[in-house]
Amino acid sequence: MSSDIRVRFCPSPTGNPHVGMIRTALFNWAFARHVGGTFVFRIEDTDAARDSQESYQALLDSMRWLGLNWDEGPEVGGQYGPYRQSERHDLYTTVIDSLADSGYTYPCFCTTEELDARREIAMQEKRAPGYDGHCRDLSEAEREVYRQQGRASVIRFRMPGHDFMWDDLIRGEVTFKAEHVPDFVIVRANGDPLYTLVNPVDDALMRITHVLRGEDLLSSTPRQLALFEALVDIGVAQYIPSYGHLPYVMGEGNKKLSKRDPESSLAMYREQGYLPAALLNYLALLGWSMGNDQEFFSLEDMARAFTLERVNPNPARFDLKKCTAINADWIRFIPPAELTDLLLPFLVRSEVLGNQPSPHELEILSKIVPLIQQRLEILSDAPALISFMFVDSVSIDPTLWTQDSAEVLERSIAAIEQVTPWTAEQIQAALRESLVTELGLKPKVAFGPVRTAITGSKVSPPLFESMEILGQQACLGRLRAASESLQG
RNA sequence: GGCCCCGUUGUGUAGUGGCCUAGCACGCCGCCCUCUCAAGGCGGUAGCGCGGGUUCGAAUCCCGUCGGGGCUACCA
Repeated sequence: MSSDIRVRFCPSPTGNPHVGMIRTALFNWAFARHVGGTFVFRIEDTDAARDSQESYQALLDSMRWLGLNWDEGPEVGGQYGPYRQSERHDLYTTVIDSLADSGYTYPCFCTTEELDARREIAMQEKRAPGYDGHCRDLSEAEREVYRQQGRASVIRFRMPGHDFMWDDLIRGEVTFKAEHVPDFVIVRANGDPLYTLVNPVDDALMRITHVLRGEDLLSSTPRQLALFEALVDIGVAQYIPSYGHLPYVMGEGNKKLSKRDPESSLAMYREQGYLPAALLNYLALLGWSMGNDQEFFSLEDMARAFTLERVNPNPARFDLKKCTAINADWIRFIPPAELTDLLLPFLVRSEVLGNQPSPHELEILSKIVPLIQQRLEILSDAPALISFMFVDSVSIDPTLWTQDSAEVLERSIAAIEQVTPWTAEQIQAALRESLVTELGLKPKVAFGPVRTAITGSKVSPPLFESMEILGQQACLGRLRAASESLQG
């Protein structure tokens, strides 16, 4: 399936990528893939004061990690490039000039202070607080006077005076009255174009057909529609795209998830060991559903099923618990061998394994992973769970010992010395015989001290399987060491 | 203040006039299973913001109201 539909994801590289932004990228991606359209990735770096190269790199890196591949954009190219706005200045200059030539813009000499003062008065008098059109109809002579005064000027767009209505892809008809959308600035006093200009201009130039973005941009849509009318008139745009506004992703309380919120940081999820598939799966559920009660699905499944009709307009709260639950589902779902590979960096980072694990260590790892697969919620849970497999001896908190421990340990040593072959079944049988049958302890009580001696913890992967992997001598060593420490 | 958006259990959702004594998932609680912890199985908890209409019939349509949020920049 292929179509002429073109969508774009156009973040500005400020700070760290956050999940709300990724949700927007995901929906655009899924929409494009579903209809066989083109997914354009554009960088809106028009604000030199806030944009950074690190953030730009993080953006690309994140998109790749998540598997949200783009058809046109940075490092990929495409016929409408360049795809970083900082490299498109000449294009904007041309458009700005021709907009001015056609009377769509005018210079505004008002200072920030003047603007603020007039806005305040307007608010007090309960009038609309937006720009009052002070410089809108200045004569050339009047402008010259301002220039003589050494006043700098911004360029404002002259709104056409009619109401704006569009059929929002997600919310249906939305209308703004003309008087509520004042003339707006499109070029700074220093000559830099603003988002209000470059976003529609690039959408026009890149032939974008569908704009899917956050609800925070909803109120800027009438301005962009107005600009688009002008762009069509001067031949820069060929058509006006459809707009759809995605619901907010909310954080704690009733505010939208902000960059300051730790839960919003994509990097955090990666570091903690959330799988891209799981994170995307969860994010997809924030405002969209398959409609058939299926909540566990892959990116490909989503692309196949994604339609705008199923996007919910109301804000969704980010629920870390559910996100984590889905991650746990994904960890259980992937093949153990794949999980082993994913776990490796986490084990190295926590120094459970060295930078170059030995073949023996890797073999142990591949055996223990199936035992912990259903016990992990996030990948970073693994080191604490299996570090006991990779040490010579475990250190034990003395408070973990119980009244029965000394006797249990002594009997365990005797029982285990006899075990052949060294398999989980035989180990269990021997210990059960000695501790449960002969000593009359409840299994839970009987095996506790053994678990503590072997793993150094009261919670561990299945004990007998772990002992099998660890080996008979190692187990005996640990049991004896624990037993001795209890004598002393 | 003005404008705009949104409103189903704690959270995310299904629901587009009768199939809804409102389904699913996460969470929470209990039970079962069990060598710990998980996983799994079973059961439970809790919701259509409110008020009017329209209709034989409303979570679903209309009006009002209340509540929440966003925007109101020479940020995006």
